[in-house]
Amino acid sequence: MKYLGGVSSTSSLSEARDLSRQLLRVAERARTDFAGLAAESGLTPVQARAVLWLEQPSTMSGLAEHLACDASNITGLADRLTDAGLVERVTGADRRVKFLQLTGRGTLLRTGLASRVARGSTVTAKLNPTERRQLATLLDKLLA
Amino acid sequence: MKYLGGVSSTSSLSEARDLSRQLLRVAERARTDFAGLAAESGLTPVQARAVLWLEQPSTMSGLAEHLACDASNITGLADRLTDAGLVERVTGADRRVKFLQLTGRGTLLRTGLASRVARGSTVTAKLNPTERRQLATLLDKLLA
DNA sequence: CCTCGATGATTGACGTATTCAAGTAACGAG
DNA sequence: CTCGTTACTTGAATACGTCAATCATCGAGG
Repeated sequence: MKYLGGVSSTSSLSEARDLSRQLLRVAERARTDFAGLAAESGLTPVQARAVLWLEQPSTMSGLAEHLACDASNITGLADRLTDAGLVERVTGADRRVKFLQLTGRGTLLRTGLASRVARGSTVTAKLNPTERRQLATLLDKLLA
Repeated sequence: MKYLGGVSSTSSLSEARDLSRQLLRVAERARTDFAGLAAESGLTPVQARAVLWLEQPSTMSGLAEHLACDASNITGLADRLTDAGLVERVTGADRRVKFLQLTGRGTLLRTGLASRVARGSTVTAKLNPTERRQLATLLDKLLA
């Protein structure tokens, strides 16, 4: 027995480091899984995020904010989604703003994608209900 | 009182969906935080991951595997890191393989970056030790 | 009205990441 | 020594990402 209490106390720093790494690994895993799901729909991850976000029509700047990127990105992104027949630009009352709106195909694709994301690939499978609740609570605190 | 038991049972599906979303949000947050830390060192996220990985010298294909990308990426990545004076290519006994090795500057930069990552930006701050242990356990299961 | 600043989207220049296919160099077994 | 394999490089194509500049429109103050 070698000072177990001491060990647990001095290891708090490395525990913190490990936790960060773990979280980054999980994030990387989530990213990869998501990219895979997106690819099944023929989308890049960013395109998939855009489509998921467009449950309700959104202005281009609104989408830019959601994606946390420069507004000038959205032009090209919207172009590509439009070319793919998934969204269309709809001019609003203020003729400066353009709403992006899913087409019929876009809506179908979004539904399928959303349900596959909900199924959660890796995640939900590996935890039992109690653990899932615990995780939800902890993630909530992280996002607070 | 309207069948509370029923509610909790039927909500398991939407709970799963919410958990997936939450995890994606946390992943997104982790990604953003990491990108910020990388940028403080003048690196892109991928470059930062590479530098962190190079605590020990690694072959280019080894790095490709770690980054889960095509080997042809690494050439350009290594070029840019070399231009930045952070790594150098070292030819091994087998003259086909090239090891990437941090320079002095690279090592310094890696140390700083690693400690900032360890500090965990958002993460560690918001949880108490008990919660951190819980989270570590759950993340372990996710990664299993 | 009418001008003028602010706002929303677009464009163009540029850099990074990514993949795939093709090429080059070196190794090693037969 | 030859030939298949391995490790890296190259080149073409696409997506993202930023920033700066442009264009059209709106709305408010003369």
